[in-house]
Formats: sequence, C-alpha cells, structure tokens
Amino acid sequence: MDRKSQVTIVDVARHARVSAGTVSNVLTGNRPVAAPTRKRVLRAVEELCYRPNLLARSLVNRSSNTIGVVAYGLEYYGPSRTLVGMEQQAAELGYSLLLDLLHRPDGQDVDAVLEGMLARQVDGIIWAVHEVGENHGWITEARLLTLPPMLFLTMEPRVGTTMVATDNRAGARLAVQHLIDAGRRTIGILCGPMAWWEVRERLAGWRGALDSAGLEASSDLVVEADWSAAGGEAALSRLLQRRPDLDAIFACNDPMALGVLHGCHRRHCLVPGELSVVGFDDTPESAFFWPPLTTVHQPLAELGRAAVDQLHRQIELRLQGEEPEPPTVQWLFPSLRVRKSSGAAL
Amino acid sequence: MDRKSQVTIVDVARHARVSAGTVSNVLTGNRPVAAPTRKRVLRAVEELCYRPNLLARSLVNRSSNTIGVVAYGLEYYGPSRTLVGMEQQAAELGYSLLLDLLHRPDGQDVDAVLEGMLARQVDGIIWAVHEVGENHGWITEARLLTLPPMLFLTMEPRVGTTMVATDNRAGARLAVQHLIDAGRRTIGILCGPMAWWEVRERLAGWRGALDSAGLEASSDLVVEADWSAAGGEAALSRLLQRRPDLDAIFACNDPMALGVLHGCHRRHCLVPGELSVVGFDDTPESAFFWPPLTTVHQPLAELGRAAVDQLHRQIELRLQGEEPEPPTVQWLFPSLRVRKSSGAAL
DNA sequence: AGAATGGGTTAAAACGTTTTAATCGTGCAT
DNA sequence: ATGCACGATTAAAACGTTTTAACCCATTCT
Repeated sequence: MDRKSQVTIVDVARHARVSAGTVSNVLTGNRPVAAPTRKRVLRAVEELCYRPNLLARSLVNRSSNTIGVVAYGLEYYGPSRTLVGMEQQAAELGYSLLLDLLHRPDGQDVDAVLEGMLARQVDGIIWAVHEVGENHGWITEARLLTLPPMLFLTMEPRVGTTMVATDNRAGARLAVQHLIDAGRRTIGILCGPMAWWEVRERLAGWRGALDSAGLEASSDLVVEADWSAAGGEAALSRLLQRRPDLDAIFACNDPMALGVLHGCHRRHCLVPGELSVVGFDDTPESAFFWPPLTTVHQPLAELGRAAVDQLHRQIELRLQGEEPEPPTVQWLFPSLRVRKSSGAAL
Repeated sequence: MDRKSQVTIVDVARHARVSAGTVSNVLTGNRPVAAPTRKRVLRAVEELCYRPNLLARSLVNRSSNTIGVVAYGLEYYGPSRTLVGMEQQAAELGYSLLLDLLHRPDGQDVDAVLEGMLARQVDGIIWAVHEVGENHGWITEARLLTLPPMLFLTMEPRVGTTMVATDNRAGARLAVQHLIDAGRRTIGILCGPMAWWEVRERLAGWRGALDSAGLEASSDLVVEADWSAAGGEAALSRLLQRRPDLDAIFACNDPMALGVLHGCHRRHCLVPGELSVVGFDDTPESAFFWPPLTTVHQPLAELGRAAVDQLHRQIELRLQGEEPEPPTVQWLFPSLRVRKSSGAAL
C-alpha cells in the first residue's frame, strides 16, 4: 500500500497515452507542447492526484530550490524577526528554508553544519550568526570557493564576501546625537559584550557623536554587560559609582535599557529628569516600559528579505553559469523612535 | 568545472578498486565489509573529499530525514522559543528542519503549504499553528490518512491526532489561585482574542479557580484584547470603568500585563497595593518590569523537544511498517514565577 | 518533385544513491 | 572428491525526475 502510494510521472504518462518526457514538458513548461495533448496530460495529473517528487527533480536539476539558514539566538527578538523576513521573501521566490541553529555563537561546529547543508544540496546559505570573537575566522576566500553562494548577515565586511547589515554605527550616532540635542552632556554607554562586532560598532557611533560635539567620550563612561536586563542593571550601578555626574545613558539593546530603568526605580532616580535613557532594537514592548523607552529601530524584516534577495541573485547567476557579480555590502539604516525616557519634547 | 566538482560514489569506488555497492555498505554500515577493504574505501573517501548526496540517498530510501515545521507568529516569544527546542532535538536525532510560515493564523494557504511539504518528501510534519477560529477545520481523519505522520501543537485535542501542549487551564488556575491566596477577591481576566483556543482554556482555568473558591466569576470581569501591550492598556480602562472595585487582574500574556502596568502608572494606581497583576509566558524581561511581574512560566523549549520526540517515534514506526501507536495527547505543566506585582510576600 | 524547415513527440540516457540477486572463493562436513 | 554453507563482493536494477538526440510528419521553399 505504502509502496504503491507514490504516483509517478510515468503513471501519468501511461494514463494520458503519452511519454514521460511530454508530461515533464507540460508541467515545467520547459518546451512547448500541443494544446490537445497538454489538456490530456493535465487531466491525467488531476485524476491521479499526481504531485512531482521534488527530490528527484532536484537530483537531475542539480538545484534544490532550498536555502540553508544558519542562525544563532533565534529565541531573541532580532534574529527571530529577521528569520520571518527571510521566510516571506523565500516563499515569494519559490525557495524553501532549511534551518540549522548554532547553540553557541563561538561555534566549533561550523564545519559539521556546513557539511550537512552541502550534503543536502542547498542552493545557497545565509549565515545569520553574529560575529563574536574569532567565530568568523573560518571565512577565507579559499574556503568560500568550495561553498555554494553565501550571504552573511551582520559582520565586519570582509573582502570577497557579500553581506547585508544594519548600520549600527549610524544607529548609535542617532541615539547619542538625540541626547546631545536634548541638552545632555555626560552620556554613558552600556555595551553588550565587547567581543561582538555590533557592540564595537555602536561604541564607535557613540564616540563619534560625542567627538563631533566636543563632548567627553572617555572610557570612564563605557560599561559592559551581557545583553540581559539583569546585567544592565548591575552595569548601571558600576557606572553611577564611577560617574555620579552622569546625565544620560545609551544602552545597546532594549533589555539592558529596561534593566537601567529598573535600577533607576530602585534608587529613586528620575527618568528622564535626572537620567535620560535610550535603547536599541525597538522591541514591541519598549513603548510600554515606564517611562516609554526612546530607542533605535532596525528594519529587521527588511534585513531578512534583503538577505534572501541578494542570495537569490547570486544563485541565479551561478545557475546560468555566468560570472558572479562582485561581492557587495548592503547597509540598511536604522531610525530613532523618540519616547519619554529621553526627556525630549514629544 | 562546476559540472565536475561533484565527486560521486563511483569515483570513490574506482579509486578504491571496489564496487559502488561496497562503498555504500561501508558508509552506511548496512552490511558487513572486510576490514582491509573498508580501510581502502575510507581512505579513498578521505582523499577525494567525498560527501554523499543526501537527495539521491533520500530518493531511493524514500525517507529524507527531514521534518517539516509549519509555524505562525515566529516573531513572538513563545513560537520562536519552541522552534529552538525543536531544532535542538531534531539535530540530536539527525533530522533537518524545513520551515514554512503561515502569515495569518486563519490560513487559507494550508493546502499549498502541505502540498509543498509533501512534494519535498518530508518524513513528518509539526503543525505549530495556534488554533484560532476554524483554522483547524481541515483536520479530518480522512485527510490525515493521505499525509505523513503529523504532530500538532497547542490545539483542542481531536480524535485521531497526536499532540503536545501545555496545560493552559492549569496555568491559569495557578495564577488565579495565587491571587486568591494573597487575599484578592475581585479578580478580572484580560483575555487574548476569544477565537484562540488557548485563550478559552485560560479563561476556563480562571473561572474554575474562582468557582472552587466561591468567588465571583461573572462576565463583567472578563475583558478581551489583541495580545499587545497597547490592547492590554486599553482593556484595563474598560475593565476599571465597569468594575472600580477590581483588586487583581490576570492577563493572558506578558505584553498585555505590561500594558496593564503602564496604565496603572498613568492613573497612579498602585501595583500591587491597589491592584495585583499576574501575567502569562514569563518572558525574560518580565522580571524587570516595574514592579517585577508575577507570571506563569511555560516550558517552551521542552514543548518543542517533546514535539519532535513524539513525531520521531511515529516516523520510525511507519518506516518499519508497523502499526502506528494510538494517537496520544501529551500535556506539559506550567509553573508560577512569583514576583512583586502580585503583592505576595516573596 | 525533392530538399529543407520546423513543431511535436519519444526512447533512452542521465542524476547519485541503495538494494537485490547473483557470483566467487574458501573452508567444512560428508 | 563432492556438495554445501557462508562471508565478501559485485553488476544491475531500482528510485522519479529532466534533458538530449533522434524521429516523424506536415509544410514550405527551390
């Protein structure tokens, strides 16, 4: 029963009194077929409930219409949002997504993951793992030659790779400039782990804005935490101890900003009266923190869509045997959502 | 170049002076092969960097080692967490995940999605779409017979289907009982959209706890919102207008609970002094709301892992041609995280 | 009339595996 | 010696597609 259940293209062919090749042609549209026979074939397909086996098709086509996605931290807001964007665009373009997660950003398992994707004949791979420490060390031009088209998300641009990322530096500048404009003068930054490239970028944006304004950007004002609200609150304590004159703080993500708000409530420090707070990410909840959080918005779904778009272009090119277009870097721009916590007029 | 790049099993065979079948045998371990030849084969594999083509293998095996996941709302906390759990367990068991998202819970596109998964020859499907309205109407015993093993998440148990879900009713009871124990007497519930099965379950739990305690559970105390913080805040207004005597509220998710907290701040209503608040989900940030939110914790990663475990069992059984085990329903149990917002002693 | 064109169709050869059935030695019991 | 079981190996047949090259049969062009 189970053996028989699969109805194949030759069943359809027989039923329509036609060859398998012809059925293929009407289904794929690869070659013209006369109207009456097409009609016969289509009816046979209908009657037998035929559904082409994509594995077999991929085998001969050498193309699986599948994109491999290697991600990390899918349980967090940014990555999951981005994945949704990828899936939408992929669906639109007729690709399926094969998902693999790294369980730590500093994965030793990248080789195994890549092997798996290759074995499954994905047409291309989106590497959606944040750059932290040396975890992108495996990316060399030589290695890339052995791989299908790759697209990288959110890493330090490297020669020979194409990537899509939001401009973290610009985002941080936006946030800090906003604080400056609101009259703040002693502006601290609450970083995520410095091993993360994005953190260093945001730090650079913070410094850039302060430098341009002639304000202090000493390491005194920099404090590091682990992305969590708890870490953020603890870091706030350290920072205030060092600099009681602090009048604003830019946190590198919303949870840490929430930790700051929490700490402020605890010590009865008024936000934004005594301390302005700005976050990064614009999680949906941030508008309902108390006070509502001013934060930097990233176009995450866009990011995902852009990623599969780019990759798709590369795949098409390779499929047609043409020269790949030169690696590109595409930057998406963040924007600022101004709310109460920064003490600016709304 | 690209054409030649794929090194096949017969290349290995030739290089090891052996037949393709033998190479297959040493690689899959399906049949014994003498030690010396095995050694030769393995060296050839090594030297040629051979990597078996899983598509071809799947074609003949009639099994792709792939699980299809159909999900909705991946951008929210619950679903993404659950997906992470699925991926972990799947990786452990040697399965890959093929991901498809519905863009609306009341999908008309279920047929297309199922077709796609079938065409790609997945070994089984996890249906991770919340039950809302009639969107599960397509599930009939007849239809299921035409499909590979299926596992459903979070829906009203149906005859003939196996599913895994958290016991929402129990979770709600936990929350409400806690409020009762803390001395509250007029306990409202802030529901998500009533079309959702989970919401109706939580509502039933709320009612059950109140009934057992002999407290009022009138529809006066029930208010509905759209899962969002904004909706939660608006619903709070409606509820307080109806019942100024309200002294506690159970919100069906954390964002709505956050909306309640926000509304309370706005109207200078003290939490938990005048109003106790409990949420549902235990999002990581909820511990840093102000005040920290008492909330119901669901074992989401567990849920995902249990789902692929169950499905895996079904797949194995069908593969061995045995009778499928009778459909089962597996309940996971939530627990309460007590924090300040409920006004209980910590 | 014969050659050339060209659209429609097909049989057969891929694609890269696994599995089946047959083959081949080799040692063991008869 | 003959026959037999047995373990290791192999050639060939799947698996379900697409594509190539050949074929047919009408037209159309010299």
